[in-house]
Amino acid sequence: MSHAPLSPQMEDYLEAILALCGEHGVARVKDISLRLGVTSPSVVGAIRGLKRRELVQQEPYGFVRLTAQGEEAARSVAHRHQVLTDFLENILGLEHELAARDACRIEHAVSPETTERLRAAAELLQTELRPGLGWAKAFTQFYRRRRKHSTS
Amino acid sequence: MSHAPLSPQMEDYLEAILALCGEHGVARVKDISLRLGVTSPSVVGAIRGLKRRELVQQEPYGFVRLTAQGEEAARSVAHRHQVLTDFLENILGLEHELAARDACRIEHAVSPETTERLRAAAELLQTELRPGLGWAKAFTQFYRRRRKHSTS
DNA sequence: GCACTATATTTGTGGTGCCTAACTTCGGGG
DNA sequence: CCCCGAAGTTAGGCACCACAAATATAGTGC
Repeated sequence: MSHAPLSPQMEDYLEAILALCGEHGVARVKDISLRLGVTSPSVVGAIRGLKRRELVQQEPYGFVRLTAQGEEAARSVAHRHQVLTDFLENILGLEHELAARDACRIEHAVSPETTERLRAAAELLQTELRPGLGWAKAFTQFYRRRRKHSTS
Repeated sequence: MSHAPLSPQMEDYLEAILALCGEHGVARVKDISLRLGVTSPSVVGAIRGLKRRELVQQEPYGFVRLTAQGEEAARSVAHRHQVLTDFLENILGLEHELAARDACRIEHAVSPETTERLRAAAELLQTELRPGLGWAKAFTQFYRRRRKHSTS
């Protein structure tokens, strides 16, 4: 659809803007910088790039908003993040904090196709398979036992 | 252990060098550039960085070899790649080409912990669960049926 | 209306990673 | 022995992404 693929950083900016718009209706440079842990000039530079691609709009010294295109891209990233977090936490049983950290990095690398399959797999494992025992417990048990067998 | 985390690019270089060393005993700049699809100067620059971190060694105009540290790092990347490829292809049923492409990007983002759990999950699904039908078929069937229900 | 403060922006710097073009070195064939 | 092609390297440039410091703007309290 659009032109060049977005860098991981740019995807992070879009994601942050989407979240802030969801909370406050608009996003401010300061809030973006706080949320992402970067400085204001970095945000300004990123916004310049996103404006060039017509993913956000902003009048000078004003609020930042997503364009339709930008919102679509941001939702795509957020969706990948959500699916990954759910899979890592509920299927692989990762501790919440680590699941979040991994999801934040993997979300930029995973294709839409893989994302959908991951989501389907999570759904199948959680709802339809082994209604008695449940995947989570079965896997946790298996994983623990497995670690004992391996060296190291 | 070491200092700064390796960038995805540097991990790619290490991975390529490991593979080439496995094939020919040593790696040449030219072979690395061909394998990664970059130019020779890019490889030289990357090697400079890897030498600084003591991950590779190379005398001027000579072969490139991995140090013990470098081999460890490279094997870590290769292992993540292998686990991901296996999971994407055999558990999620991704087409081989796409599985490889996704694995190449995700390998730089996934933590060792997640990698091990992914491997365990793949093992459990492939060997111990549902000895009759098999995960691959069950999931493929489920995934196809699922796509019919959703829009698009 | 006038500071003052908070926020946004510009400017300049450093690091990475890629490229092309030009140069150096190595190794073999005449 | 010399020359030439292949491979490695250096030099210079561009794009991205972060930062600190300095500047410009907007909104608020007086």
